[in-house]
Amino acid sequence: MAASSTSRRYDKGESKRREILEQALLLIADRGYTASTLSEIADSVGLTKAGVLHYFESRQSLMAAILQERDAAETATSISSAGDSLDGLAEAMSNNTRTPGLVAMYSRLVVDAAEPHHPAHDYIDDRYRNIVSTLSESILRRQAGGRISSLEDAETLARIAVAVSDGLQLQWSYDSTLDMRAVLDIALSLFDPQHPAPSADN
Amino acid sequence: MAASSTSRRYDKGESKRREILEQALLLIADRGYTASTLSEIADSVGLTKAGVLHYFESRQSLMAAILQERDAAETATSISSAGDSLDGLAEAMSNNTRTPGLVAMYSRLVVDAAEPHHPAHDYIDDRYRNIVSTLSESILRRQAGGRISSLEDAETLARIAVAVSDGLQLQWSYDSTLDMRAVLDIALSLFDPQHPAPSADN
DNA sequence: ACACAAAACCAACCAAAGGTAGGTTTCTTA
DNA sequence: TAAGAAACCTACCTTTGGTTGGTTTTGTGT
Repeated sequence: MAASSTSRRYDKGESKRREILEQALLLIADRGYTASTLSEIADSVGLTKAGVLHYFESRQSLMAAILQERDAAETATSISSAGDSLDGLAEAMSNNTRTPGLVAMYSRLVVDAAEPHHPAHDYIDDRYRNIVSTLSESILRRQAGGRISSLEDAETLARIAVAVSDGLQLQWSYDSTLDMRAVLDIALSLFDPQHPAPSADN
Repeated sequence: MAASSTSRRYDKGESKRREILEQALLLIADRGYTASTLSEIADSVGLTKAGVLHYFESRQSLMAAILQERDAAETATSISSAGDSLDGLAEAMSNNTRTPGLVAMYSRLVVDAAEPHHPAHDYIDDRYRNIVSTLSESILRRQAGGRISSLEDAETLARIAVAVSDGLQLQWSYDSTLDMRAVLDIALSLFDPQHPAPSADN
């Protein structure tokens, strides 16, 4: 019986694909998004451009795949699955601080993929929908428990939370001094007074 | 006596420069940021690439100049100068809804110019600083008047307001259904209960 | 063991786009 | 009206993403 993941792919290819994802992220984190050219990424894994494009339809697809991979890893490794999603958002913010390259890539991808024909458009669109709906549930739950005021629409609050999160990352890319986590915590506490106050470390 | 604006530029050039700025914005609004190539922009004003590059050092500089122009026009045409800057932020949001192309360009520029060597880096950096400081003053004033709680740092609140503003624009670019102005109003009312509730039209 | 299919991978090439070099035309003003 | 500067163009260069067609490698059924 074959290992057979997606059925049509050799083991070697599978691991190479992962290697590309991994190295590309390192490169981007190191040299930045625009500076990380296809050839460079290819070199870093001992392939040519064409070789990389055998695994990913386009550079943009590769970028999207990196994000997907990370999203998957994140949901799997507890974080947003373990605790409450609202807390998960703050937690993710802390992690982002440690991976500037990924944050830059994320921002970049969100902006690029806004154009409907972009290969990652649907993915980002879904991503937003998922995050907002997950966060909404979380907020709704707290509203039911009286922890959050029911005056405002849960989805609206969810969108605000996401917006603060994204917006802070933009500001942070101009001023790495900014403590995104702390500011986000304060923002969240605006509609959830019981939200854990910004802790020193973490 | 010569008209003499920046001294070394003919009248024809001056008006051509303005024409480029104007047409480029229209093109971007129409075809999107990436699709608006230098040659296309040049064509739209009856010039060649090189002709356009005579006025702007690079494509990115041109984009930055468009934003600058708009910023200048906005501050001049009252809006943020007339009323309170916090109200101005919400007001600007309403305007943005009517110029999707510009919003896309702004997001794009913010992300691109995050890299320190980008020609527009300093401009965007200053822009952020100005907005945050202006907003801070406004908030501080309201805190002094007891309208806003003094529990939180004014600058932090200002950063949150900006983040919500930027973040909503990103979400809006994936769902033009989203009423950015309304959501922003709600967000602002979270720390300023007296903030004008979202009005129907506007 | 062998053949065959599919995946893995590459060299060469292409096109788009930004940008440069150097020169020609047009405008202003002394 | 001459000279200098701005306005503007043609031709060219470079980088980069992406395609094409083919070769090598890997796995599998007989």
